Amino acid sequence: MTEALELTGALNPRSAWDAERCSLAKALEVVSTRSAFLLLREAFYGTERFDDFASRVGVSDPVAAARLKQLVEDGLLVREPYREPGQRTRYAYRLSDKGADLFPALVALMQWGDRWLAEDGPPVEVRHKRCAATVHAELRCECGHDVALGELELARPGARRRS
Amino acid sequence: MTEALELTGALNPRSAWDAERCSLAKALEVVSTRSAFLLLREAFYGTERFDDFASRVGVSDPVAAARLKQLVEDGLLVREPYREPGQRTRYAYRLSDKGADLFPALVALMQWGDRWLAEDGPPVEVRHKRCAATVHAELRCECGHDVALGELELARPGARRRS
DNA sequence: ACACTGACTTAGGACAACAGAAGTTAGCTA
DNA sequence: TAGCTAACTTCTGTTGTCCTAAGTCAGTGT
Repeated sequence: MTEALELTGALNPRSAWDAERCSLAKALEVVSTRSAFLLLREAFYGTERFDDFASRVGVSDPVAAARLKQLVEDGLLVREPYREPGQRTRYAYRLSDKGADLFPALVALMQWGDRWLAEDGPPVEVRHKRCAATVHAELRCECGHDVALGELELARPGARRRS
Repeated sequence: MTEALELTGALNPRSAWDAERCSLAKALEVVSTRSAFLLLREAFYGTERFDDFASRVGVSDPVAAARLKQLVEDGLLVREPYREPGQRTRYAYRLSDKGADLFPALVALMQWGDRWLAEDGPPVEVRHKRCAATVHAELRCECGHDVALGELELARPGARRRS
């Protein structure tokens, strides 16, 4: 029972504008499927080869092939040939910068699952290498404040607030 | 072309464990559909009534009904009766604490869309009420460090690092 | 009593996302 | 040259996500 965001300026009331250009909607066009999310998770875990993706995510070959292909098309993964001695050329799927930049979103979702859905506590934990402290996805403003949900407002970019 | 997380302890190598209990997978069971995400976005924008959800998200009535019902079942939204004078009793859908706690994940996804998918720049901006500075989803460790992607490791909870 | 409206539900059908099983192909190794 | 294997592709079928169009139903308001 939390209150909603405060809509400011031209965004208030909600009925006065539409969300056609919504970036969330655009992001979901790229990664709205379960398999896409999970394949990305695997990529963050360091998986690179086709068979490993399919078996570790627990998805069938055709789905793995289709999703990986699309993630490459969308620029989240890069398909790179590599060669181990005595082996033939294979292909590795690696995160591009665009794909890697999705990590905060993955962590946020994963930790929401930890908090609300995992009975036995989190199965794995993301930590900071240097200090070994656990890492969380948090909302923070550019001045450095931690921001709670009640302290947020939605604005049209560039629009200044009438104080 | 970023490197992956470093897997530590029992989590290394990746082939030594499975991700059956993965919290990300559990979270996706609840909100993997486009419509679920977008309805939650609307709830954060303050939308409460059925028709408004359907029209603002741009989804048909049956889909709105099915998704809203499921989000209530899963405990992300609460369906509350309310009554305006001279009107009959209606129902409002409001975020529960569990639902509201998904906000960082939504913001992270939205901002990824802003950065990589929106040609004309972000259509809306989340700001801190007090200082009007823009708000971002960031990874931070409990000691307060900002954490870049290369500085992360994955551990089994409770497991101490051999330094 | 009747129309009206907001909040749904039902029916019918398209299409996307999956599974499982069985090919196919390229290039190494024997 | 034949076999082996990783990386796919093809086939078939199910379930899930969406659409449009048309109903239902409960309270107001006239």
